[in-house]
Amino acid sequence: MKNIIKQLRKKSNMTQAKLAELCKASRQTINCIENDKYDPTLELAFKIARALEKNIEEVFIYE
Amino acid sequence: MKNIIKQLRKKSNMTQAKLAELCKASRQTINCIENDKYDPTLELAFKIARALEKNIEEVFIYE
DNA sequence: ATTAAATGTCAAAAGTTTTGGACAATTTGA
DNA sequence: TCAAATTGTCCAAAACTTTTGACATTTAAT
Repeated sequence: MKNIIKQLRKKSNMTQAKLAELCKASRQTINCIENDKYDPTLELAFKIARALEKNIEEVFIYE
Repeated sequence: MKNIIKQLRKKSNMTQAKLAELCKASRQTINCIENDKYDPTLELAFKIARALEKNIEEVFIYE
């Protein structure tokens, strides 16, 4: 699973900490997901997508 | 988190077992997700959506 | 009414994600 | 160049998802 969180986040001038705050997740979690350490739960994927004003499939790429 | 797996699955004339097989998941997992016992991981959500020929956001409704 | 298929459910174990705290490394900009 | 901000990383514990196997209940069809 790939994602373009980092790109979208920078486009929005947002730090990992800020994105984490918006998602009510920890900064470490955002960092791990951004760096493909593991995949988020569906709920967190929704929160991230919403914070970045995108659909899930615009943020996360499966296959 | 809501989902319309059951409706889509029936529309496709698919049993839980068949959907599970397509997703390479267990029947119980599909059953639990259908009945809102817990939310899937993002990866499984993708597999379910693909098996039902939908986007994730057409299958799962967040808020 | 009987059967088979499909669905619902339980419990225990294994696997995965998320967290907090802490600190190192890198980037940014004054 | 220095300090501050940001990012990367480690650990261990908590929380959550998934699996297997088993059995009960419901549904559908004959």
